[in-house]
Formats: sequence, C-alpha cells, structure tokens
Amino acid sequence: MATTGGAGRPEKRRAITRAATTVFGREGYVRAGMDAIAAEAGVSKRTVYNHFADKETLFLSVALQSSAELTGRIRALTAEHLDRVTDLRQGLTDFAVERARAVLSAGETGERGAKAHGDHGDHEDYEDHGDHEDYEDHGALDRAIRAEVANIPADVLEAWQEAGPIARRRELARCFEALADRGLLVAEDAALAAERFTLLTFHGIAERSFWGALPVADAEVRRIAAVGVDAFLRIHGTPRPASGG
Amino acid sequence: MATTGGAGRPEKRRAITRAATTVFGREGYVRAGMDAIAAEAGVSKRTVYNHFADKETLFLSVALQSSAELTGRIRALTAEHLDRVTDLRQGLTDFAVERARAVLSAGETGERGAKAHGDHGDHEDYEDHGDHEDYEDHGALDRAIRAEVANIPADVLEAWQEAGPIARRRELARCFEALADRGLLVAEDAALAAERFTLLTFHGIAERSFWGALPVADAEVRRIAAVGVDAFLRIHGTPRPASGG
DNA sequence: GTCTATACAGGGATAGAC
DNA sequence: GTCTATCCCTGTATAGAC
Repeated sequence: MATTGGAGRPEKRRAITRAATTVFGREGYVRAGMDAIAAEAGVSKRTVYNHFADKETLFLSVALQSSAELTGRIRALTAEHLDRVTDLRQGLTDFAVERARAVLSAGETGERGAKAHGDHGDHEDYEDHGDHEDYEDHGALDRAIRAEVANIPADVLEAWQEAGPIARRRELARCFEALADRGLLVAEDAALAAERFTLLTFHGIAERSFWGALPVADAEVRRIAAVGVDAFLRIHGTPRPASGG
Repeated sequence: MATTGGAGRPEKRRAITRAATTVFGREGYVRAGMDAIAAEAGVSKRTVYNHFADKETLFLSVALQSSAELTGRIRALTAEHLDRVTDLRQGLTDFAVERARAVLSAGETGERGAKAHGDHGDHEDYEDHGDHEDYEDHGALDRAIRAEVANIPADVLEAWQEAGPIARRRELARCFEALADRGLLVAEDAALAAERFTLLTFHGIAERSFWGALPVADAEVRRIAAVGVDAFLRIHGTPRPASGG
C-alpha cells in the first residue's frame, strides 16, 4: 500500500491527512513543509513519518482522497438539482453555481491570500474538528495537483484523473442522458453535451479565478452560470412550443 | 525598472531571459535553480545576478515578456486566419487549432514528460540556438505563472493579466466585432461571443492536457476545434439562407 | 509501546565575497 | 568565474512521557 503500515491511532491519521490537505492546498507541494503539516495536525513529525513513508506518498495519498471526495460532493449536487428537476433552466443554473462554489472555494470559505497567520498559537486538540467531515479545501488541493502534474508518476496521475475529472464528466453525462430521455434536452451525444455545459458554465470563472487561487465574487459566479446556461440551452435545449413572452 | 541596471552586453541579457524562460517553464518557479539558468544561458551565475536583482525579479520579468509575446503570436494568428476570411467555419477552425498549438506547445515541440533526460552530456555551445527567435516555451511559462499565482504580487499579476489573457480576450473580441459588422456572425456582445469561442474550442484541450503539461495529440486538437466551432456557430453563426445539402 | 519534543546529518538553495 | 556563508528542508536519531 501507499502507507507505511497500520501503526498508530486512526484519529491521528485523520488529523494528518486533514492537515496535509490544508497545507498542501495553501502552499503547494514544493513549498509545503513536513514540519508545518505536523504542526497543523497537532502531532509530532515522527508520527507523520510513522503513517506515511515520505512527503510524496503523503501528497499523493491526500490528492487521491480529496479528488474522490470532490467527485462525491459534485455527485450530490447533481442529484439535488437535476435528478427531479422541473424548471430545467433554474436547475442547471443552480447546479452550475453550486459546483463552481464547491471547486473554487477561495471566495467565501478559506481566507487565502492573507499570508500572515501570525503565530497560530494554542489550539491544541485539533482532532475533534473531524465532525464537519468536509474540509472545504478540495479545490485548493486540486490546484496543487494541477501545478505538479509534470512531476506525478503516470499511474498515480491516471488514478487521480479517474477518481476526479473523468468520473465527474462521466457522471454528468449520465445525468444529461437521463434528461435527454425525459425529453428535456436535445443531445445525441450526452457526453458532449455535458462537456459543453461544463465549459460554458464553469471554465470561464475557473480561468478568471485561476482555479480558485484568487477569490471570485459570488455575483460573478451567478452571472457566468446564467449566461452559460443560456448558451447551453440554445444548443441543447428543446425548442419551446411557444415562448410565453 | 524591475532589472538591476543596464549593465552588461544585451546579448548576454537575452541569453539569460531565454534560459530563464526555458528552465522556469520546465521546472516551475520553486524547483528551478539559478545555477541551472546560468548554465542554460552559458553565462556565469554572477552575470545573472548582474542583470536581475534576484530569482523572483527574473521570473516576473520573463513572465511579463513571455505573456506579451504569446499575445503577439495569437494576434498574428487572428490576422492570418480571420481578418480576410471567406470560409468562416474553416477560418475559425484553423485559428482554433493554431492557437491551441501555440499555447499548449508540449505536443510536438518539447519532449516534456520523459523525465529522464539521462546525462544531458556534451552539447556545450547552446547559445547559437537563438536564431529561431521564438522560444516555443510560452505555454510552459504560462503554466508556471498559473501555478504560482498565489505568490505573485498583486500589481505584477495585474500587469501580467493585462498583457496576456485580458489583452487576448479584448483583441479577439475586436476581431469578432469586425466579423459581426461584416454580417458573418450574429453577436450583440462581441466580447461574450469571443469568450464562448475560446471556451468551446480551447479550454477543453487545455483542461485535458493540463495547459500543455501533458502532450496532446494533434488529431485531438483538430477534433475538439471542429466540434467547438460547430457549437459556436450554432449560437453565433448567421442562419444559412439555404443549406445546400 | 506509541507519541512528543528536539536535535542532527545531508543535501541544495540563494545570494554575495573574492 | 569560483568559492563560500547562511539558511531551509527532508528524513532520522535520541531523548523522555503516558
């Protein structure tokens, strides 16, 4: 396996992966230090090396995990907004907005950009944070992986893609196929339609915010989502029987 | 200015910027070493520090320069393929293909991805490479900047965006405005049309190749360009008077 | 017996001295 | 153009604490 062994308390392990997600996401792979990760996790550096063989193993491990979690999060969003949709335009727009928020988290949640945390002082027991379950840092870690793509072993990169972007494309395509079956979309090739939807509603803001590295105004997210859905429906929407006005 | 002063031969300076572009593009900002840049330039490290105050200054300097050059390159492509276009679909497709090639250079030109250069041995005199004029590394440096966005001073980042992505969007919008004036496109908002064109014909491959970090097959570039132009023209194309068959 | 804390070896980086 | 001072980082080793 990727990990060193089954040693130690699993709570420590979770604290380490959580801290690694945060620090790698904030600093990137090269700049991140194992000392900082250990400190953020509230454990000794030795404990980190007890669970993960080295820095690269730790990074790739959390990368894969985070990628899968983000995919799950987006899957939940499609289920929520599109599975039983009635107002298609509204459902698509809501989904686009929520997905952009999930991936480009920098806007509201994480206070990235303020480099100076100061002395992060004395919150000793971090591990009972684990309640919230989702770290809110998936987007940042995604960015770190993209920055390191050229230095990631081919097989691991493939696994990351399969658990992340590829799975998301496939699942959205399935969703759009269902919408087409219900007569709500016109799409011979559901995968192509899904790809176009993502391009038109997501990549514009992703590009402008550098995949979440810079904060993105919520109004801008909504604007781009609405305009993107508009373009999408002009290609793949069903011709309205009569436009009410 | 960003540079230390006007010291030294300008030829040396060009060799340094060229080497820095190559090395930063290949390794990224953090991993790249000043030793490697000096070696690649065929000058002493002292000479490098003679022209540029420090590593960051050098990086930001070549980043700005490369961004402007890439913008110029793309400007030339629009002039070549779109200014006097007759077959619009063909012109748009050719432009899309050429632009993708220019930005995502990894496909044919640079042999990135094969990590093991082995011992790069004994080609001593590198500098007479400089004949070709264009480095073919703009895309790689673009990627390095995107990876470091969070660590770039706000004003420099703004200048980089203005010389790069923003200028490119503006220029393509002007080009599309002219096409709309000629009656070849239907676009109230030329900027929006240009944005959509870029999304539909470029961002798909950019995403899949991680902005050129992984090689991209030429056939794939062409396929995505054609499909993207097709979608674009369904939104912004003029309704054909009669489709010939 | 696992975790903490600290200190240390080895390598490499920047930047400057000669 | 070489040589070196200084710092930082990874990964390990050496202590002691629960």
